[in-house]
Amino acid sequence: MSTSAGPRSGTSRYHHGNLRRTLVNAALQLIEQQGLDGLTLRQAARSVGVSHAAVYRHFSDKQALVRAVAVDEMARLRGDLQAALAGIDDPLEAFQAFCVAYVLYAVKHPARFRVLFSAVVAADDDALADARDEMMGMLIAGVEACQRTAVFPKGPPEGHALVAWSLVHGLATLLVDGVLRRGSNVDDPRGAAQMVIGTVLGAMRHARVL
Amino acid sequence: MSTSAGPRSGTSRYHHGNLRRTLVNAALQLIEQQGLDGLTLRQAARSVGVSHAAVYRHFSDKQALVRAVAVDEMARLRGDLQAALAGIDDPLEAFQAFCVAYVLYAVKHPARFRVLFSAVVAADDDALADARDEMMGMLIAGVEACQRTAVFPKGPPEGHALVAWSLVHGLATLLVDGVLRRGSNVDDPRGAAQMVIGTVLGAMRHARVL
DNA sequence: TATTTGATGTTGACATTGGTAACACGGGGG
DNA sequence: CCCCCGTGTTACCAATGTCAACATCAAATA
Repeated sequence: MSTSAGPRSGTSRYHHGNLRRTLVNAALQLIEQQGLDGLTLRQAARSVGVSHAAVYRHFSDKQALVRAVAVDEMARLRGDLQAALAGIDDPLEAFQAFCVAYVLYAVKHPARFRVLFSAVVAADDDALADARDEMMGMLIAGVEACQRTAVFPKGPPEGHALVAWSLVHGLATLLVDGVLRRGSNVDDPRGAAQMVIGTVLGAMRHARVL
Repeated sequence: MSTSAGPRSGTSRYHHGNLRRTLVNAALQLIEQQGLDGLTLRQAARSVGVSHAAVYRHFSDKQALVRAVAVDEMARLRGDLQAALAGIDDPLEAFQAFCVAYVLYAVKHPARFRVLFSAVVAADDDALADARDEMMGMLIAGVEACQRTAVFPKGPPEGHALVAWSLVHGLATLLVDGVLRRGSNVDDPRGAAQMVIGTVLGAMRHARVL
């Protein structure tokens, strides 16, 4: 898993082949093991058998490495979310499954989830901003589908999408950061997610107008 | 503001008097200026005119310092939230004001808000856990008030409280972490908060049953 | 009053980190 | 064939968290 597909993964070659990709993977693994703050450029370099300064041939900064990890990871989250929609016809059910998947992803991969929204990453990275906008787009599409079948009140879909995102992102964050202590929320995140999302979605379906 | 109430704030005394308190304040200020990751034990010590190792007479760790800051700050947030409720009689309006105040606090003091829920702080700090439980208590009380006046569906108030907390915490986090780019959400956080909370609260009021 | 003692602060050291500069390798285009 | 430049290496720097040994002071005690 260390040297995956370099040109000739034989004994020590001076030039690594695809250090960048390898470093991103290694960094992700280290972040999962030790948390984002525990990540060290030097350790990442060491773990792929390379000098620490080599990192700077591919990333201008430690931040740049983390951002690359985040971009990668965002794609994986998107995959999870899209997979959650597969085979569900009813728009409302699909929307709910989407939301639950978001929370479950966060709970299953806390460190990865943190990377996605870390302050280190908040800066103006276009690729990341695009990836986020794309997620917002998925949400909006889901809302529009629900509006088309008239279970959702009319109005700008962006608003409802923001509501949904806030809700699931908040629950995910609270769970991941260990804020919730009492009750079985932490023991059964899927149940908590279904309850929270179901409450709001149910309320909105029965609402007369915005 | 530096030496606030020490015994005789005259010229350099060997013993500071109340270094702990002073350090916590200084750390908070540094965090606000440079972010949580930018905080440095040595800089904090320097900024209060004390040797770097002196910190360890009052805090076992850098984490311990940050946790102390978080405990302090949590009290301030609670103050803000309680102030938001002052003079509002209608339970639903009060609840909404409470929620909006939560989001506005986060937007006004992003660094402080981050400290409260930072991973560094997530560990098992009893004081912090108690403070958080107390906030959950405020939410539950608000929900119960709304249920008493029959605008909220019946059921365990903890569930509705979790919904509300997730919603506002999520919106606050998305805003603070700069995830929202498009639209005027970021320009007008109060409006966004009112819209998001109003949507959910309105929907729940019109909902027939849970 | 003189002395001891424990809390608090200081200096100095160490390993580790992010980052830079100067040098080394080595494959692909003249 | 040789040079070039992308990539990797070693050497170095300032800064940081943390620890150990020492210094200072205030208050209890004899």
